[in-house]
Amino acid sequence: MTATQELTKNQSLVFDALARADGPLSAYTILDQLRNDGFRAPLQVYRALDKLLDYGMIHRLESINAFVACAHPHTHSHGHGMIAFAICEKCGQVSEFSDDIITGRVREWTNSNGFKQSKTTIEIRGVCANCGTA
Amino acid sequence: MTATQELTKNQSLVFDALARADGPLSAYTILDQLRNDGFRAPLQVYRALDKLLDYGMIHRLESINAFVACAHPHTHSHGHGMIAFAICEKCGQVSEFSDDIITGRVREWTNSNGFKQSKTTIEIRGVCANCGTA
DNA sequence: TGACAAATGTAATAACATCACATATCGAAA
DNA sequence: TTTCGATATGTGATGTTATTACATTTGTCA
Repeated sequence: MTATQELTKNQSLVFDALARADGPLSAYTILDQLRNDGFRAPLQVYRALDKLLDYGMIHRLESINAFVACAHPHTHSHGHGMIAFAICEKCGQVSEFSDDIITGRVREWTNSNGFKQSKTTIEIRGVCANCGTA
Repeated sequence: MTATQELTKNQSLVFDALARADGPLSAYTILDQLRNDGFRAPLQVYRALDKLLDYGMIHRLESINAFVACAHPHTHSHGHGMIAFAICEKCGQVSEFSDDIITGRVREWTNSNGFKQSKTTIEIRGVCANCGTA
């Protein structure tokens, strides 16, 4: 994995499905979308998702059991900045941002408590600006 | 709901199970523990969990589909400070903390983006001090 | 070419959560 | 005190999400 990742057929299909979508998709929704491409079983989706997560090309939203294509593919390929997600419960849109101060505060806590963090989830549930005014 | 919440029988049973436990429990683990108390179906557990979440007496850990009794029952009954959880993937122990700066940064983002947040999840996965040195 | 690693196909099963409907319990208003 | 509504409960079926197990194929490279 260097600049762009060479993807296998299944990985490409799954990634494209997520990239096409205007919001997060569940694994089973992806499966249904890919039936015509030969997908028959959940594992085909989950295996591709695992790799895409490894490569940092997609994110998993823990609070809604769904997956999104990464919004800023270049930006945070470099660093260990944590990514926060704001998830609209009306329209499903997800906004992605990262904040060095939050990242720093979390790291301060983990350092002073001897906790080795591997992955950190920050998910804000609520209603986005569009849906709030409507 | 004032100082302490008056709980129904099922709610008490579920809460006690979580309070007894030394770590997070899944809904189905709770169900199994309460078979002798007359529990027969998942819904009995989920309904109690929903109420206890309402009352702020327990938390749901989204990243592991499990529930814990609130560690600081008095502390954050007051405010809207977000709570972060550090979850050890070796021993399952969960540490709970809140940080005003993180809370503030999140609120800054939501305010400047017109996002009305309802619930925010911060979960740090990793290895705790005890398990890391062992 | 032979051999190993990675990817794939498929069925079955496990784990997590909700729906639909019937019944019971309790408090407040008529 | 009766009646009504809100809340809680019991139970079976079903829906949704994720993994296990095992067989097969494909790609890489010595």
